[in-house]
Amino acid sequence: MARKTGSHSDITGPRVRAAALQLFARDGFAAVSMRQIAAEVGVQAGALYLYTPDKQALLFDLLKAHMDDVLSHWAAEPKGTGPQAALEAFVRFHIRFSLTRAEAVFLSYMELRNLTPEHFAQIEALRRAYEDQLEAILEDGQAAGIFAVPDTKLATMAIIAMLTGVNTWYREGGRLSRDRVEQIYQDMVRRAVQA
Amino acid sequence: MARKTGSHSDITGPRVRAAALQLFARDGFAAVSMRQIAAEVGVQAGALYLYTPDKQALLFDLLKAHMDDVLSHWAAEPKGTGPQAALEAFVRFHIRFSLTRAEAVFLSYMELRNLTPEHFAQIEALRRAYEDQLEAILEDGQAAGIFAVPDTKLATMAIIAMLTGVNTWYREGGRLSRDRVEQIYQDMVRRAVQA
DNA sequence: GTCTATATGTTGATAGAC
DNA sequence: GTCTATCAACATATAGAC
Repeated sequence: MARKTGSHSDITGPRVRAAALQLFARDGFAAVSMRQIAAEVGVQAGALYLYTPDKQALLFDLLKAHMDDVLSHWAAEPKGTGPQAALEAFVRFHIRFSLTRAEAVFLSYMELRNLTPEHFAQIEALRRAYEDQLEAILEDGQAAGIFAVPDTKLATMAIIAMLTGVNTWYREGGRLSRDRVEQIYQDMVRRAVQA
Repeated sequence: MARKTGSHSDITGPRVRAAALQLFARDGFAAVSMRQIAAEVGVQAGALYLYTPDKQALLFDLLKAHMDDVLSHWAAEPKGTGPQAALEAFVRFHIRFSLTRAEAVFLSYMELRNLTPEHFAQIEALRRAYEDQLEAILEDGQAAGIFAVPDTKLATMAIIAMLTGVNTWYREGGRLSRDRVEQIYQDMVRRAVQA
């Protein structure tokens, strides 16, 4: 428990990850050097290896942390009653969460190919678990006769792609408020799936 | 006009671009070396510089050619009569074209950040021109009272993101035929925008 | 048109001093 | 916990032979 005098390990570790996230998201994993990350943190390149075994593990940690983050926040999100309310909650949650974690979201679908097969499989499983959350809502609504979708898996992919797309163009202080954007997407999604 | 004996310039150039497209799409621009491209073509690394001034120009050429390709094919696509038919044509075209050019499509939104600002501006303008094609259809339908979208620009981005998303999961010979996928997406898009 | 050889710089990662 | 110094491998791009 005792904190060693002069030690920064409890603070430098998170700073390394924060710098890596920012740089990987901006320039791409392969284009960022360990020296760049170190410079951003304010240490020498060699010191980074106190916090990560290698560059690949650094990427994996970021993606893993993000997926855990998404899943735990969605689990804690209030979902109202019934499939209609749950779908609305999902749309709102996905847009809001994606916009507040823009870098991590971007990284999570841009850098999957730079993961080792083992790491990729882990991230992919978490991603599927998240998709399953939406698909379950669509299936419930379908069973209740509220929704009418020809294929719930396909509708799931379509909706998530549509929502995540917001990240590519939305800018704070732009023409539309985040709340208005959520509202409009909610409307489009509802109309696309309702019976 | 005369073709020099022993010359391969008219065939090696396209092969260089084809190899670059494939490798860039698979591993990412920054992760692919000129040596890898050369090996794929069957020449030495130095020989590549007979066909491109540098690696960056090679990327730009691929993205530029793809955008020109999209725009000219869409221009030649039969669109039927009225906004409803035009929207259906767009959905079908975008999915079919994206699936048959999967590597180029993938590259076109993954590697924008590796373009110089000047090259980026050119590609961005072409991309916007394509988006404007869909937006014009939505505006026509809106004016005719056939569609009811709160914001045509936003609906444009939503639809394109949704359609392009097909590329991330569709596999030839999978559960659904390409034709069936086009049909389902057409249905979802129609319901999302119709009055 | 393609090769070999090379200049020049950068990379990820490690060893050992402090 | 961080630094300096370093290694071996790899990068892009060019020069000049054939």
